[in-house]
Amino acid sequence: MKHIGLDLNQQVWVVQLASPQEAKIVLEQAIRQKRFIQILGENHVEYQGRARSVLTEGERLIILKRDGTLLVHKPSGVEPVNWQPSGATFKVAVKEGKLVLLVNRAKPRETVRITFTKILLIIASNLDDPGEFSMFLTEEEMQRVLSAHPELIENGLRIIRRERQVAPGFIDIYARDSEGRLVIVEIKCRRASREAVLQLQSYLKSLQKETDTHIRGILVAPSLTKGTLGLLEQLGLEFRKIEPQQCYKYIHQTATRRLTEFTENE
Amino acid sequence: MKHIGLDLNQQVWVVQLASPQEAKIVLEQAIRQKRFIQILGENHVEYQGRARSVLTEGERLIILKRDGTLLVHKPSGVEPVNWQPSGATFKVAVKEGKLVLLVNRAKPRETVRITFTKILLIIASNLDDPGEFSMFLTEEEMQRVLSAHPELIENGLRIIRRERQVAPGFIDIYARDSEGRLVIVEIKCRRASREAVLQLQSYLKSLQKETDTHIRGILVAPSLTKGTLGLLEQLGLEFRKIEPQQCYKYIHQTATRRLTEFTENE
DNA sequence: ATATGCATGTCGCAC
DNA sequence: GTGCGACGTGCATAT
Repeated sequence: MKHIGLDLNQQVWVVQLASPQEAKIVLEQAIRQKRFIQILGENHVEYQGRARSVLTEGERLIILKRDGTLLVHKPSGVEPVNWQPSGATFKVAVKEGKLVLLVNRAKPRETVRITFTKILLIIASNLDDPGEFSMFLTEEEMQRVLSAHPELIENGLRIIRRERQVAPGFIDIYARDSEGRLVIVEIKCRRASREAVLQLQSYLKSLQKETDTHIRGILVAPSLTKGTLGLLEQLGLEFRKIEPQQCYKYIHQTATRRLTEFTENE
Repeated sequence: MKHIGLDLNQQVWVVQLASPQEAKIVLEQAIRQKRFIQILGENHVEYQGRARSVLTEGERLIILKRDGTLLVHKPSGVEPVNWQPSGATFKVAVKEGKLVLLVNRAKPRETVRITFTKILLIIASNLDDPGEFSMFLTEEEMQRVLSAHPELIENGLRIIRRERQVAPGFIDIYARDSEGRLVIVEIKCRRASREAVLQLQSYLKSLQKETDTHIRGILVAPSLTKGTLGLLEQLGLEFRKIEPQQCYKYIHQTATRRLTEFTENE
């Protein structure tokens, strides 16, 4: 084992080419200390829980987070090949001369077992992340803007309420048009598909049954997939093209300074 | 810079406490060689593309994969706080004395910028992963089993075809019952919600319009969410409770030996 | 706790 | 390339 690279405050451990026994000791200590652990090595992975899977030998990066998150990352692909969401427990063992990592979760009952045939590198650090994350231009954001500025959808539209619950789910916007007719609006911040139409349709029907009057249904989206406009018309629904960009200028400008700088630079 | 821990074949580079300039050289080389790169450090992240986001200073793990995948992982949570799917391009720069990582994607046009205020550790390895991944007990698996053994759904059921396309999407199973009536089956391998019912309903209607005869609709699932059975009955559809476990014994037993061992051990 | 719908979803597959 | 649906989806939110 080459136990190398301890930094000034022992904040980062770097252990190279450990034997299974040595790795076990290091990992158990790191898990106890709730460190952020990375293991580079050759392994095979079995999973059983909501489904079952087998991954045969290969070199991957294993990540154990202090909240009980497991990630198994292949050399390519944005999604982990195996994982466990936060709250899992980690156990380390040496079986038949091999390092075995057992990850268990209670609800639903799930297990991931990782058996190492080679341990290239172990890193255990104390990551401190007080950073704050903010997102803009999501569907929620678009809803808020369009609720505040219904004229973007149609002149004379008056909001009755946002997010009204009906039997099959939620209506994004519930309003009355300039002629006093009820209007429900389904908002998508990206290209909308037939699925969105079915959603709007089922909301509309449910509400129609309740109120027993004609109701207009409007799908708001930047664009539609191929057959979707046809389906809309067939069902007597309407389409209003709105780009997320059109909403952007109405978003409350808190904490967006850096984002603006970023945009100017790129 | 402590350039340490090169293994025998220089398969793994470990660089600790690099200056921004040193880090730039190492990373550019590693990117050119399409290595699997991990960077531990303090940084802030801006994203602009389908949405926009800002993440203020904190310590995180950055992963650059050789297929152009970016991951930014906080010390907790299974999901990356920022990311880019495969196909992005990586650029490294030093701006105002800080290491800056620029990740660009063409379609949709997106950019992630990571600015490092501290670089704790850089690791660049040549992961070789020839492993094969197999999953069991998915919805597809369940479909295959139930197509091969329709008697699990109902006695006398004869499959006409699997995955028949109709206007709103795909029908999982299209069959005729013992009395010669048409039957369409929608299969869910988990608890089914109203959405599944709406799906089945829209398929059924579309097919009914086409054939102009009565058609039975059956929803197969291990269980239903609360109001779902009521909705089913209201629409004249049927429910058949089938557990994924019931299908398991019919799954073709290739490459499942290790999985079986695993199950026996846990 | 359960149900419901969004997501920078990602991914695979059919057309 | 686009459309469409599954996913061990994860996740927040509302009941």
